[in-house]
Amino acid sequence: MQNSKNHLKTVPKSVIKRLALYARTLHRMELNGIMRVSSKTLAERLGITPAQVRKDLAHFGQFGVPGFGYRPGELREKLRKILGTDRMIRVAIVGAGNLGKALLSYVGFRAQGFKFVAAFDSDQRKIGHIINNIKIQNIDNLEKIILGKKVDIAILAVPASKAQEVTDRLIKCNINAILNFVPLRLIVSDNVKVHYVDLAIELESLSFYLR
Amino acid sequence: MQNSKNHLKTVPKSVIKRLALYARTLHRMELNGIMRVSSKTLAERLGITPAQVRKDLAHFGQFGVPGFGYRPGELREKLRKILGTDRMIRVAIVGAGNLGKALLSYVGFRAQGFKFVAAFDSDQRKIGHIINNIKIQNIDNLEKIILGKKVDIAILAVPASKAQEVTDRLIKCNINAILNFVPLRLIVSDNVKVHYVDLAIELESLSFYLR
DNA sequence: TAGATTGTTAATCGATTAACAATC
DNA sequence: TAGATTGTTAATCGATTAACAATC
Repeated sequence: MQNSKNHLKTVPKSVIKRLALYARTLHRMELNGIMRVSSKTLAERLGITPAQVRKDLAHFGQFGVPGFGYRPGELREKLRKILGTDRMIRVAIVGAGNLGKALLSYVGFRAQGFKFVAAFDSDQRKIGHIINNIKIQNIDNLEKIILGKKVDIAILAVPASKAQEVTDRLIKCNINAILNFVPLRLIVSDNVKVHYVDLAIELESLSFYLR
Repeated sequence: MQNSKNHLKTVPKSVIKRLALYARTLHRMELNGIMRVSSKTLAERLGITPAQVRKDLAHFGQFGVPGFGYRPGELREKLRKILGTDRMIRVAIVGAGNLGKALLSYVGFRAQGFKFVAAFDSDQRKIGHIINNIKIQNIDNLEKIILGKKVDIAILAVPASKAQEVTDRLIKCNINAILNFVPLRLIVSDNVKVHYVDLAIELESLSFYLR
C-alpha cells in the first residue's frame, strides 16, 4: 500500500494535485532554510485544513513524526517519488501556435523538472523555427520523432478540428498522458490519462461572479 | 430563486463550469441545426450523467419540456444570461511575457464573447508593442487606464514576485474577478473571486499516471 | 392516448473535517 | 516528563446518482 502504482485508480485526482502543491510549498520552505513544518502550517499556506494534509499523505504512507511534524526536504523528496517527478519528465508539444509557443518557453515547466524534447506543427511557416532550443518539426514526422525521443507526456494545442486525429496518433506512439488545451473532450481508452485545461471555460465561469 | 445573483454563495464552482460547458455544447448543436436535445444526449456528449445535467439546471429554474427535452438555442440563451456571458466581457491582462502574449491573441476568447481592452507590462522593451490590436502599456499607468476602460476581469500573468502587489492594485481599481496564472495563492478579500490556472501542477499531477 | 423526458426527492457515494489515542 | 503533533477512525458535509411522479 506504499507504492503509488497501486493507487492509480483509487487516489482522487484532487489529492494528487494537492500533493504537487505540497511539494512546491515544501520546496520554498526548504529554500528559506525551514527545517520543520506541521500539517497546520502547511495547510495555512495553502488555505486548507491540517486534517486534509494528513489525510492526503495517509494515502501513501507515514511521513511525519508525532509531536514534531515533517522535515520539508525529506517530505518533498518522498512526494516527488510518489508523483514521479523525481526524474526529468520528457514532454512533446503538438501545435506551435501562440499558445503552443508560449508553453514551449514557459519557465515554470523547466523549474519543475520538465523538459521539452519535441514540438510539432503542420504550418510550413512555423516548421524549422527554433523556440527555447526546440525545433518545430513537421507533424507528418510525429511518429518517427516521438518514438525516438522517449516522450512521457504530450501537450495538445492544435485546432479543434485536428485534436482527435492527433490524439489517436499520439496514442499509437505509446503516449498515455496528455495535457489537452483544446476545448473538446477527447475519446481515449482507459489506460490513457487526459487532463483538460479549458481557458475559455475558466473565463466564462468567472464572469458569473461579476457583481 | 431564478436569479443567478442570489446564488453567488450557494452554487458550487463545479456547477458553474458545467453550465459553461453546456452552453458551448448547445451552441455547437445549434450550428448543426439540432432543434431538440435531451439531458441524456447532452450528458453523453460531455461524459456525465443525465441526472447531473438536470440537477445543475435545477439550481436556476426550469428550462425543459417534460417528454420533449430542451431547445438548444433557447437553453443556451438562458445559460448565457445566468453566466453573464450574454454581453461582451471586458478583459485586461497584466504581464505580457510569452504566456500573456499568447492569451492576448487566443482566438478561443474572442469566440466566446470576451474582449481584451488593455494589456500591461513593466518591461520597456515590450511597452508600445501591439498584439491583437492591443497596445502594451506601462504598468505604472495601470490605475489610470483600467478605471477608464471598465474592465470586468483581469488576467494575471506576471512574475510571482509581483503577483500580490499587482493584485492589490487591481482590487483598488474595483476589479473583483481575476484569472490567475501565477503559481501562488493570492490574498484577497471575500468579495474578490480568483480562479487559478496552474500549468505546472497540471503537468506534475499527470506524471503521477505515467505507467 | 402512449411514450418520453422532465424536475425533484430520496439514496448513495465520496470527500472533508473533527476528534482523539498513540507517540515522539 | 509534559507538550505537541501525528496517523487514523468516526462524524459530517456535500455532491452525484437513482428513482419516479408529473406532464407534455
